[in-house]
Amino acid sequence: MFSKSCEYGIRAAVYIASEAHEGHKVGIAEICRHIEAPRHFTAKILQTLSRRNIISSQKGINGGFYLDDSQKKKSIKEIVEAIDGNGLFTGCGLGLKRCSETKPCPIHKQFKEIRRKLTEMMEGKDIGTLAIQLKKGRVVLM
Amino acid sequence: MFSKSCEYGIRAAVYIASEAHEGHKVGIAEICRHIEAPRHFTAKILQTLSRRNIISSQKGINGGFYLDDSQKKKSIKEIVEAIDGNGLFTGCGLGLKRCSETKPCPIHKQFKEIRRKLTEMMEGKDIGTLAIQLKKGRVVLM
DNA sequence: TACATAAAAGATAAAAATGTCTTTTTATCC
DNA sequence: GGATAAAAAGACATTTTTATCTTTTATGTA
Repeated sequence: MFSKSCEYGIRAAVYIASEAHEGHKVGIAEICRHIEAPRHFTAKILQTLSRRNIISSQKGINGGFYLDDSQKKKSIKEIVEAIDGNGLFTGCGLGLKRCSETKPCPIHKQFKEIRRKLTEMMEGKDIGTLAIQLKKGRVVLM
Repeated sequence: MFSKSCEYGIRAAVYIASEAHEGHKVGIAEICRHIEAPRHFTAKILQTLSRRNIISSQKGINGGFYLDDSQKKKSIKEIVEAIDGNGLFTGCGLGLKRCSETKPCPIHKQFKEIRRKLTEMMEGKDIGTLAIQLKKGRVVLM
């Protein structure tokens, strides 16, 4: 369903939100240890999320990644869109260029409904809430 | 959502079912013209579907692809499984190796629900019915 | 200022997905 | 049996995704 990049991106963002804040940042090595993701590849993904203002980063001593309060309110849909674009939420299920309401593909209607639910689910999950569940031990990242 | 292989596979199967039967088979060139798909790549996909008994093929003069009655009853879920396996219907949404009910990933519950609906939708769509809708002009493949 | 640290950026590389071309096999017709 | 047509199979090429390694830039601290 999601690309590896999105999987790592979401897992990393939730881990960072659960462990870091303005005054205490976490480094890429620690992040990748806790989410079982490849270090350099994940670093690139976090660069993207940082550029898109979904997470924050700081270079130098005591630097690392963290999320501020407004970033913790962002949904995982925003992560997916930042990394892979909105194709998952908009394109035709069978890849037709000219699929539309009047000339629909064979799975148009039902696929649209599923996509709506997927979008809803992704929009309803904000990073901060997932991070809290992680700290409580209700969910895991590996 | 689906791979290109699955998109082409589903489109091709529906087209074949709509135009061919035991006594009148359609060739790969005609198929690809009508679904706007790359010829040789699609040919490979159809080989797979044929081996998996989802479509039928015949070599030689007047040969080509077709579906028998039992094959027309197969669902598009079977096409996806034949081509890409069942990862889309079973794996963890965030790619965790050890995601489970007791140790779930942060989107486990909702993702499971979406996957259930997707599975249901795919199981409910049989190739023959979609082919009929195509013949009636209610749906398109390009 | 010099040094240490950590992310950012750039260069490569490996693997997988997608796409194309050629040859082989098989079935049918004459 | 020979010619022909069409899928099957194999080889190769391209693109995208995933992954790794190295160099650069920014930042805090002594």
